[in-house]
Amino acid sequence: MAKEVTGREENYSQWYNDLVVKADLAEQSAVRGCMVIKPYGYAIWEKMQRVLDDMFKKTGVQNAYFPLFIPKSFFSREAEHVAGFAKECAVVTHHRLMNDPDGKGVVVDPSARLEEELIVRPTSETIIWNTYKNWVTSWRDLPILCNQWCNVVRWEMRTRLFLRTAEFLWQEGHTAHATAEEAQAKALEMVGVYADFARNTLALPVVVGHKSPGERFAGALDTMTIEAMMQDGKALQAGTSHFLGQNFAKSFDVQFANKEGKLEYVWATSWGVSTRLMGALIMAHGDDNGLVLPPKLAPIQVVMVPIYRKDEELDAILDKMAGVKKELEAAGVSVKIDSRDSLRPGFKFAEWELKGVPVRMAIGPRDLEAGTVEVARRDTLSKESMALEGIAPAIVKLLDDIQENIYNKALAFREANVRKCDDWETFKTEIQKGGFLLCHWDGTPETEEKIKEETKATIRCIPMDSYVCEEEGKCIYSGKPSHRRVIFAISY
RNA sequence: CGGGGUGUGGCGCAGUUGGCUAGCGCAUCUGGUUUGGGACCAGAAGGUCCUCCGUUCGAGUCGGAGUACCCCGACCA
Repeated sequence: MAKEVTGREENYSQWYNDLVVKADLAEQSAVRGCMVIKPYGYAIWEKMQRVLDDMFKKTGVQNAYFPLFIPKSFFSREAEHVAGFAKECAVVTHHRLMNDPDGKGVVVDPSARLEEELIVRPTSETIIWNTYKNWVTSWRDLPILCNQWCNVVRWEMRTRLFLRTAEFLWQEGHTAHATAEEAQAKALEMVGVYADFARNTLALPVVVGHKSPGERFAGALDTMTIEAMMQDGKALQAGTSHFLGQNFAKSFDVQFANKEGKLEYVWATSWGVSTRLMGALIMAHGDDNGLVLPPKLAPIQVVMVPIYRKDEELDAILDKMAGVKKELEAAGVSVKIDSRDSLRPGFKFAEWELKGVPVRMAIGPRDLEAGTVEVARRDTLSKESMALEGIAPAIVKLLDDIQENIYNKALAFREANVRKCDDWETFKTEIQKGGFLLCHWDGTPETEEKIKEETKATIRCIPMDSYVCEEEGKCIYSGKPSHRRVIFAISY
């Protein structure tokens, strides 16, 4: 399979859909646009959850859970919000099936129609704010800092494995604050958590920035984003954090008595990342041999493959491996010994590469004699022979190196594909080549929309921490004055 | 909902201007030899060719209708 994939450009989609994803992580479900995440893929997601959860807790956020079903009426309270999601909602209308009177299978029982339809949550702002109303009366009740891990459903017309599925897994944080400043600070803090997570755990260099008004979350006053660049030069929004102002508090009447005893509406944030991060990983780091997992995320960091002819050799090798495994595990490394006896080593090598395991150790008779081990790293595909003596610290260091190298490689790729552009004709051709274009923009939604219509490019963000470019210039499209450059790209 | 494409053993595909017993690769099973980069040899099993209707001496192949899935657009994280 892997060897049939050659050039990256033309086979990218093929590679992504068939090779890595279908081979190991997930598959398209019979339910339209949904996906089955296989155990190995899910293990990666679980690792993401664990790391993020720890980071959230350090900011004072606690996990909670809210219902899957949202009464339709909740949904219509916030006008912008409903406009943003109305077109992609799954709706529950009935609560019972019956045998088909004409004898074939079952049908929906028409007498079991719900008085009020239920919406399968596309996001939980409405039901959460309806709940927060009952939790908040005094300034002493604030802030509320909740997160939930759950699934949501957005009935997309077109789906794409991991990036846009009808049902996906995510976390959504929802906070309530006494002041605008506090809420804004929280939204900023959380996008910072995402950036930290993306960079240090996923080895994904991301740009933090504000969304343009046109790209904001439905109902938000400000949306901040982490934007990643995939290996084909397209942008991928990897996480967002929203400052919601008092929109939801007003819609759901969430007020508190401040220290002076006056009633005020609370200020809100929400923020989320999803299984889309899995897609980001695959497309940012993968190569023709499959997935490349950063060590901090890999469910298995080291896989050991025995090489042998006779069973006695195998016993001796497995024995040696068990010792090394113990040593590595004591150093905090997760290890798997692949002792399957029906498969040849070459096959196992290829299989673990496909799964993206960062380090492979092979021990054969030659190594047993010499006291060595063959160590191969997934990121560079290079191999070297290392002494078994003191192997654990060497592997720990190697894992760190790999983590860093994967990040640096992705960063170098991004750096090589970010460029300034000041001419509309050039823009039109350059943008199709992929990458981020730093351009002046007059700040109007009209211009943004025109550019999107003509080139499919969108404003990915107004950068906050990298590629910040505060300077006077002229809008690339309209020629009107502009005070800073923004990032344009074609995105997933 | 518009435009395009594809339905053939488990998976991926070939099948010519209609022709006789529907092939190939991978996977599977059996036996043997192998094992430091996806093993090899020998043998075996496995198919209402998406469905229905039609044309024909004869349909996987031609025509019609239906149906499912995929890709491209509009929508979106």
